[in-house]
Amino acid sequence: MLEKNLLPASFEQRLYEGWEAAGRFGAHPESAADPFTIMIPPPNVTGSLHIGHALTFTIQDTLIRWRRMQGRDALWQPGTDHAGIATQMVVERLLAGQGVQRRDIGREKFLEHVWEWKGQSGGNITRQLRRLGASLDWRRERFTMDAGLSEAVREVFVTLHEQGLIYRDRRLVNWDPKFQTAISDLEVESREMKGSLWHLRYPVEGEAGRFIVVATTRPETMLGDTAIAVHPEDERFRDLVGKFAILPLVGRRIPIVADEYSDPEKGSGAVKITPAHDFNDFAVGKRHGLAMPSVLDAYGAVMLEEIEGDLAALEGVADPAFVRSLSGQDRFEARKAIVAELERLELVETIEPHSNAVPHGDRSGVPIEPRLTLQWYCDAATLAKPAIEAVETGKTEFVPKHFENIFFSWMRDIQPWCISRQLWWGHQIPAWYAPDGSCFVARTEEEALAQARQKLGADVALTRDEDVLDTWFSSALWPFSTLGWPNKTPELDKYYPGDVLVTGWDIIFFWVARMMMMGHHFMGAAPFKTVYIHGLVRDEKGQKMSKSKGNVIDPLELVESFGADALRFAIASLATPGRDVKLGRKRVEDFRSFGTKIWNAARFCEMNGIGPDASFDPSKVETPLARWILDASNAAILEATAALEAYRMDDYAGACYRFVWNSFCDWFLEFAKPALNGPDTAEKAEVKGAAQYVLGTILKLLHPVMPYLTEELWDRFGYGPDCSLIGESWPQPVAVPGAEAARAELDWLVSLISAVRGVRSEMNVSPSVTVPLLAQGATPETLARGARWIDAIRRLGRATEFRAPEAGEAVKGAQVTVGEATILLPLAGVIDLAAERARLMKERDKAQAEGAKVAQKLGNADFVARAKPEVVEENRERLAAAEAEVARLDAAMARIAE
RNA sequence: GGGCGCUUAGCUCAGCGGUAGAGCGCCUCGUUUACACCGAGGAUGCCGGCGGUUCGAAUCCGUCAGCGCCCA
Repeated sequence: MLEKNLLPASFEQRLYEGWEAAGRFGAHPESAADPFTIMIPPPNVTGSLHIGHALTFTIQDTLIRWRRMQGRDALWQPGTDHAGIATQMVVERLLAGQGVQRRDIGREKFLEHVWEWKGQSGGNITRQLRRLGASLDWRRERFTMDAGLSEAVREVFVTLHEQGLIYRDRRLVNWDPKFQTAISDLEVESREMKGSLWHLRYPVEGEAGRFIVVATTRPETMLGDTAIAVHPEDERFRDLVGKFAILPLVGRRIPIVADEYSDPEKGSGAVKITPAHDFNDFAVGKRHGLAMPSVLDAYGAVMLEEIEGDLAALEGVADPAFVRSLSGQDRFEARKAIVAELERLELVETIEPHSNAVPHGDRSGVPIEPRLTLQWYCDAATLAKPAIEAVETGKTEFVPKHFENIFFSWMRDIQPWCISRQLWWGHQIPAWYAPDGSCFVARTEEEALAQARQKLGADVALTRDEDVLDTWFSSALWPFSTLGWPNKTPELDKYYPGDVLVTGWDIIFFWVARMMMMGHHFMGAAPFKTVYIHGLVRDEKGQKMSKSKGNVIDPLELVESFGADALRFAIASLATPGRDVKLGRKRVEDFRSFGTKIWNAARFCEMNGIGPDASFDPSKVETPLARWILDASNAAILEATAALEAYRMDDYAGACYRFVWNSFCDWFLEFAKPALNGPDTAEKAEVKGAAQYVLGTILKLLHPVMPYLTEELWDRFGYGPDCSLIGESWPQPVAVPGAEAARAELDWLVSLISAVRGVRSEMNVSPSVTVPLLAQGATPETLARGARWIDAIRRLGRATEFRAPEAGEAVKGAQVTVGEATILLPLAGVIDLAAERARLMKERDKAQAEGAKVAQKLGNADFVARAKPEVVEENRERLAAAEAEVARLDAAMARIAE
């Protein structure tokens, strides 16, 4: 017997272990079945499951379980990425707790600690994924730092280098002073900051008393100024172009150049140019061949090495001693000191409040410092071309389609990708340097040595590049590196390219785009056919969830409270395409009742001896009830399947919900009760057969989204061996004889009972009062139907009998029209006839208004001439129906007239 | 500044040319043995404003307003 209450915690773990132990999640490269592949977006190895993961993995698991049931050889590739900065941070913090600094113990020792940490804590998220029910092929779990994946990284790096698509370059890079590493432009987010716009007076050379005023938000970088730029069209400065200004504090002479970068509308119209510390200034510097001295070091502190030679003393303008005093000061301290000194020298014109977008490291949260350094770059523009083309030609499709715009906008204007990171944890760059500085990129040190020998003519000691690669570099290879590439493997053959990539729009650039670039370049094809982009999870007020706001909800807590199925079903129901999902505890709690409903319906079946019956043949059923529910079940199968094919999780969940609750429970089981309570007839056997068949269909249909509950019921009922539903085949519609007639009959019955219930409720008739239903003007067919369903009508309609009124039988009471008939409920003593007349009048008015509206439409010659014939016909029918309804209501009112 | 999305019942959202929908909430009634995480019934909408296209617009086009996001 099923327990009275649904207790997900009592079976979830057992079922998951059962599935996993039986190898139910495994892909079968050797099978002939069509593959269906989803590559997991590898979660960060330091991470733990948050609600956003719950969303994306619920969708992925639903798709993978559904396709697996459809007979596809499903591969859902699991794994995690090594998260360079995040992981290094975590371990550094741990070591700091023991008083150990990374640099004290050295690289090798530090990496040992990282691996140790990974062994202990790195599996967190994969354990949590299991609680969610995610059916990943765990035997194939990969990690981006695995030997195989690392080999793939080296192979890609060396190949792209050989092809000239990876190169070293000295240019401005986003430097994170906290983590002491370069980061890519994607890892920078701009934050609106309140600051000041300082208007500084730079003396014009040779024109005593004349100044050119420049406006800047970063006065501390002035030490590195090498020019002043004004707009070529700006009359105010025309005579100054080509002249020189004296850089205050430093004393360097700097040219005044004309460049369109300077915006006459902004600030003073003149802008100081610091090529080594600003991306725009860098471009100006290139255009005008300016020197590019750096004046801030890796920590964002002032350094003077590169401008030492420029320092000059100029009375009232520049003082080398002051500048030297800045050496080693933090950039923000230096800013204060410099502004104070300039104010003392009366070289500050004005200071206006100003807010501007300041780039911050997305992980460190500190302002990014553009720095001129030597880094490794990947020629993303070249790699992007085939990826762009694949989307343009529809070889790769975004769902919803409008996300293509985001993809295109970035890909068509893509910048060189800085791939080197000054970290220890990650894939060390396979480049070696000879003492003379020559660089050798090779798969192994031996190869590098051989190259060096060839080039330099002698054996030299090589030192390896200390830097590692951006984590996303290895993630970009994920769709093929996990399958064994660069080796040729059966997996690579069968599962590449994959079918669908599921992810949020926030990582289209980080990951989707880069996978496409690498996939095209190394595999000759996009790594997936469809990119399904879902929204992000927000709290109930629509705010982004964040720890600092304290509005995060823990998916595991929700699983504990309501069960994984409730969380999953809630997510699926709310996952409208491309839209962010507002999710709170309450929403999940609400959806829990659906699982309870199924559980109780199953209990009811169990109590009535409804259970698996392999001999039941749905194509042989004869009773209208069985035909009707099987037909409705067919419709539900088609709807659910179509929704999944269209990635409409909400429609899939909705179709299942409506079928289970509104068809199976509300009507079918209720209609079945008389037969189930009666003697063992052929009819009863057929109803039971249909019930068990449809219950089985429901369990199959819902299994992808509610795997635990459905499997538990499947097993407990004995539809199959334990843990077998996951491997069952996806339901198909069956041919149901006489479906149309059954639908007409049951639809009539439902509307009769609904109408009777409605009028009784409106007239406040207690359910304890039962009355005959007298069908005025009913056809013989209607009367026959009433006779066939008399038990259900009695039970659900609180009726004693259903028949035509006798000739001359005068009945006063409530009345309601159903189809061609008017149903009379003799309630003269129970209800207020005046109120009933008023109610009928209201109904009549409604029918009348409807009829008038349709009549007006039909009276429009243009409508009749131009609208589609079927629409015109439909309106003619509606008019006739409305007129007949008015007539019946008139008759009804006449019947109870005073 | 450029681009995208959203605005439909109290709330959350479907619908995207032919009779305005769902879930939750709300109100009324209910101990009919599957289910109160329930059942029956009910109320609630100038489908953001204004123009246009069309026989017909929540749906298509334009425009304005508000909200949100992305890129500079």
